[in-house]
Amino acid sequence: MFFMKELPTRDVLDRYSQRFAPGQTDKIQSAIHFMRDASVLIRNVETYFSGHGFSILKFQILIVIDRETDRNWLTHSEIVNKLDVSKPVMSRTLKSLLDGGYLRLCGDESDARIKRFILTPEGEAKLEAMLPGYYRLLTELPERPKP
Amino acid sequence: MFFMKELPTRDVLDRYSQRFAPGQTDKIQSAIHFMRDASVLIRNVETYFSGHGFSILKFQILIVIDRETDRNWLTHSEIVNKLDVSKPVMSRTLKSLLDGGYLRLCGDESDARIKRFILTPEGEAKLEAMLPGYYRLLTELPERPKP
DNA sequence: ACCTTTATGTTACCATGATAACTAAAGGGG
DNA sequence: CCCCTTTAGTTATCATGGTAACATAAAGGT
Repeated sequence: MFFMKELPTRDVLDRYSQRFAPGQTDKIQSAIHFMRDASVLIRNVETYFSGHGFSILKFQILIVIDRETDRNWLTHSEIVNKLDVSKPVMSRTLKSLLDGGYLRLCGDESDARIKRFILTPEGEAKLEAMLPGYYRLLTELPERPKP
Repeated sequence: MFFMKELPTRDVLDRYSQRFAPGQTDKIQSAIHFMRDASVLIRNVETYFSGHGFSILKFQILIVIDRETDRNWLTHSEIVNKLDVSKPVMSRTLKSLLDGGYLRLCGDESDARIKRFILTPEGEAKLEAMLPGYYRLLTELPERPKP
């Protein structure tokens, strides 16, 4: 959780807004609700994947490899760039997915530094198992039009 | 970060949606954008407080105590209930705020288990220092109407 | 060829979140 | 009064995020 459960009441919010963002109480309230809604959604998604013994990041790693159309692998740094997680966290998480049998490695002949990660059949099966529930979670969300 | 930087392209999304949420590609896309936007906002807020040597949670603890109107303290479990963080995390974070001089303790005469946490002048000053930038971050957000 | 720079990952360490199991105090029958 | 349950908070352990500093391989200018 990154945002509070009990939001400030309107009058408390007014008191702070007067001092720091005069006349913008509505905007502040909308931002605060946005963060709270996102917080709740993230927790739901985390709980869902945790029920599969996975984290959000692990799921995302499998899916970004799966959604490649022209090849069946991605390198460490390609995944880092797509997911915007730090390199050390990616190393650790990839290692855990290798150990779990969801990914396998394939070296690059022309560059000894590069590690290509490929979904194993177990990895594909895990994705298949998690995707329906994930999409159900997302479709159950209220619509949220972009401004 | 909890959500990917590089979102799926429309055709990739269509491919998955066909299988798991037929005819709801728009809904899925809107949910995915919501998560990504929230992810970016959280990171901005985290970075902002981190520049003050604080975490989001530490800020929230100070502010929920400050916004009490009828008294100047909250107990451990009251803060837990308002912020929805686990008790051990709250213990650790409160200890760190005590050590930093932002909070002080006041026991309850009638119940030896209860710990009341009160803002010190340093805690109040810290809040005053962080609030304007925090409100600026929130007002800079695009409007996000609730459905 | 050689030396510097850049790119790819890893190691070491720390911050912040969670759960399970615990201690200690209060409350509430009998 | 004593025992049992409930409430308040802590300890121990783990999962998952980050940054800094490093090793190693490739690339590129001279």
